[in-house]
Amino acid sequence: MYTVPDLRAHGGADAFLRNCASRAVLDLLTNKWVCLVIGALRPGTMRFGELRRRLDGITQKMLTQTLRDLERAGLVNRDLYPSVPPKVEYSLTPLGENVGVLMDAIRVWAEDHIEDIRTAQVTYDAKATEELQPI
Amino acid sequence: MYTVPDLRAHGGADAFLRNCASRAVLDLLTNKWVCLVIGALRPGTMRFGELRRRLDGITQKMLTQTLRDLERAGLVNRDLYPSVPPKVEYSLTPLGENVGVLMDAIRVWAEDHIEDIRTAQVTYDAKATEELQPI
DNA sequence: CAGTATCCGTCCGGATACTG
DNA sequence: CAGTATCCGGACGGATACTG
Repeated sequence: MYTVPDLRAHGGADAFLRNCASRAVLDLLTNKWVCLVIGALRPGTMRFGELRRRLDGITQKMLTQTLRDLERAGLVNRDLYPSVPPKVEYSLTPLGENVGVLMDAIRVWAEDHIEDIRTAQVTYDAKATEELQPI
Repeated sequence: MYTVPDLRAHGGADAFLRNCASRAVLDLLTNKWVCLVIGALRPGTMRFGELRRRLDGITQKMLTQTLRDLERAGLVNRDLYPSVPPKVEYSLTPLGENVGVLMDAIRVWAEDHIEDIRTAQVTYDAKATEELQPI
């Protein structure tokens, strides 16, 4: 029989519960663009245009939205230099650097296990197909 | 000036590129339910119904879909016991246990930093409001 | 018990146009 | 340069009904 592990080990928060605030934090973090933006900012400060070019495939809207969410959550700093043309620099806060270690680990894991995943998927799809046509 | 770090350090994969296969893997992993399902399975094998009850708020459809995706990617085992009523047990594969360490870290981080995030968000929202009404 | 099938509203995310 | 505003299709995800 399954028993729930000790949830109070770190403050009583439990992301498995739908109304726990940690579920919302998890929602924020488990996002492709969030992972990549934070990963891009780990080496250092970047401007908006630099981020847009680095995050291949992201639209202006999604980059703006992601950066706002991260700024609001206190993971990213936004520094505006009111020059003409305007210059905006983004960087990680200490909290952002903290979670950045985890975001990087996820991204690197994905990069390192492409073949494992692809092989498994091909095998799975082949089995599904052969079940439909047993010769 | 920003320079791209050495991408070839682990096989040439780069999730920042839109067509890199690792981007698809990242897409699979950066998902709330994926994180929670893998986290729930780390302590050991669980049945479908047990998972549904543990992952508060998940629907049958999303649980099935998530489990299929993970099974197809080779992260989860599905063991069917053709009894009546049927019994299906889910567990992590070695690959699943491997990424499970990272998924758990993300979830625990979320649980541990609720207050930091909430404080930052309240502060951000307060500033946005005062800018609209400078008295 | 562990699904599959279907319907349907929401909102994610892309494309485009415009601005300080 | 770094946004904002708007439109829109399609996927995501929930609710419900049915099944081996």
